[in-house]
Amino acid sequence: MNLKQLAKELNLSISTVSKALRDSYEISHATKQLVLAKAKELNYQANPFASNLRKQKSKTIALVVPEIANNFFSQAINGIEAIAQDKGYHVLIYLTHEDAQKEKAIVNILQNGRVDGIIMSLSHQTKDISHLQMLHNQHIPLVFFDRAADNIKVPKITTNDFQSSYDATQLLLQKGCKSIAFLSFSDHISIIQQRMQGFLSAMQTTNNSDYTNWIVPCGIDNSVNYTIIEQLLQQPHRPDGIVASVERLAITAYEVCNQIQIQIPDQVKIIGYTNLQTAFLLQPSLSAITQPAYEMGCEAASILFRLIEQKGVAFIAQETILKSVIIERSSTSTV
Amino acid sequence: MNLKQLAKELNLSISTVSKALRDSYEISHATKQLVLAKAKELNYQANPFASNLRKQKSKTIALVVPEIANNFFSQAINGIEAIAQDKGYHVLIYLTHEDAQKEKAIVNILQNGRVDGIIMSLSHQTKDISHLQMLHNQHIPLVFFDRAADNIKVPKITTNDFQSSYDATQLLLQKGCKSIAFLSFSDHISIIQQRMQGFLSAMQTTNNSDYTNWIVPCGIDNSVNYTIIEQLLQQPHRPDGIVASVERLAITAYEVCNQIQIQIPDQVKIIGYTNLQTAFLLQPSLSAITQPAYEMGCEAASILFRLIEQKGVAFIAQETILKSVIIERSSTSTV
DNA sequence: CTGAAAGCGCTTACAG
DNA sequence: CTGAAAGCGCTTACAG
Repeated sequence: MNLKQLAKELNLSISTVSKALRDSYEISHATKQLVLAKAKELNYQANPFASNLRKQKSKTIALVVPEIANNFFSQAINGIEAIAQDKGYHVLIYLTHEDAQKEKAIVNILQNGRVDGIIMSLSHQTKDISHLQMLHNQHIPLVFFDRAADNIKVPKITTNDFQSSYDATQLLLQKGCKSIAFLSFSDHISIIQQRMQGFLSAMQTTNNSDYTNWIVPCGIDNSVNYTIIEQLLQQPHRPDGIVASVERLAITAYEVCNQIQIQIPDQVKIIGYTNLQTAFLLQPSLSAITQPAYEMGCEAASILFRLIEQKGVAFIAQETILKSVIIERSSTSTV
Repeated sequence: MNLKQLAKELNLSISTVSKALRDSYEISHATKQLVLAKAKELNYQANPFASNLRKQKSKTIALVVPEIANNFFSQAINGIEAIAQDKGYHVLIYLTHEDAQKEKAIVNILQNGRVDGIIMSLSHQTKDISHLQMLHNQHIPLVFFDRAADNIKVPKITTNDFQSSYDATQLLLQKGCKSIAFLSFSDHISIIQQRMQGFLSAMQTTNNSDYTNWIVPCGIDNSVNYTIIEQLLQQPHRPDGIVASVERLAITAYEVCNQIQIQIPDQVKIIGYTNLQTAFLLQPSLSAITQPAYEMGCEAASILFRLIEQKGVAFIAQETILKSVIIERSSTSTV
């Protein structure tokens, strides 16, 4: 069922029918009624590719994220989809699987006009951002959330990473920790850098040689991380506090403690960035720095749609910073 | 940059360039080389809407799922996206948020040829499947995973739900449970029915009046579920075993036990369907029936692509049944 | 208020 | 092996 057939059924021209369906001021009310009724009766729906081609707009956005089997990202996607559905946009999803090459390939494919805009969170290993620069040069609206690229002037939705990490570290210090390890994820992701700076800054407030800070570089390979954390905790002067910069590292730290029989929080206190809904049910319950993932997704989508539709663009901040929430639980309690 | 411009640069006709880019046998090797080189140099990419319109194919599929902030679904989506990326397909994602009306609206929108095929898992409340029947009538390839509709002849990817529930219930019986509650989710989802049947069938093997079985209807509202489970466990003759038919109910059961101080597994043993990666870190560690979500996603996508491309369609089973794995942990251990 | 016509950017059957 | 032309199904500037 296409416009031509529908027009024939109605004994009207294609142009009149098309205009009636789009509620054009050029068409009489009576004709509109007739056309709408017939379209409904025959279940007519415009071919999206023909419309897109003609209008050079697709009402489609792309979402490019490192992974999906991850509470933070799946909650953020939930927010993005909610706004998109509300605004009548379609969402294409692409996973980079934390691979910079895949990310590049995906972004290159998105340069052909398939989408009106893109929401991204970078792969942990993305250094070269020429593919993103090219998007920007082609005036394809782009919004980052969480893992954003520096050196590119597009809106970014992040959280108060320096402050939340600072506060989390202060919490450990207050609870009596003197030797605290920051489990870093990927040190060229800007949000991880900020978390690290927050940690270091809090440690500096102690200004005392009794205190030790550790920066422990971890990655995406869980078994490698396991070994790193195991070695860390088997040292004679092991840390008595841990700040996990991402969820998977908090979980791996729990695993290690379980395995080598180190008691949390007695022997080591742990706090971590996490969006786990079961953090309070862990053994022991996990003190969490929780990002407002859903809200970040909503915000990213709202800003992208404003960019696409050029509405209120003047009022879009370069950076939107939402606040994480710190929830203190047993993993940081005093004995 | 479009074909016309590219052709002009090359002093060739649009048709020759188009055919060269598509590696047509009609074009000489030398010309192909020339065209490819120029296309690369000028970063030419075909307009997807023009191609789609002309070819009446979009290399795009839709994924319609109840929610995404859920381990089972996000793992399944991961599998689907992996296969899609490998085959060069694009994936549109739509969330029904467990709302049958939204599901209907989404599916209606997908009837206009936007996608070559659809992978779905039904909302918990979908009863009327006329919208799905219509897809089928329009010959839009459709594949279900997990929550499938009966009465519609399309491929389904599910797990051995009767058997896994039967086995889980037998495990509780072996561990000494005599009064077992099956926390049901939505009793008109066929996979939940099968899990319930598996439970009942296992209970019947006891064939003894000392044994009690409970079918406890729950829903998607966590706070309602909480109250239901709380009341269940506050009864004088409360159950000593629980089979949770979905992850969220296992978690809510843990919450209730935590709150009203019922000891797991001493006072009540719990086993549940879950894809939680932290099940082994819960207090106590949770005995799990785990579905191979990623593999289900891969399988669903593979079958859909065969349907779309009409390759090996004759060998596609109506139902593909993968096996869940039962992992026994502390929540079902004997005292 | 209605309709004929051009054109979005491709692909492909056909002619040469 | 190359190119002219039709057409996928829309939208819209323009004529009447």
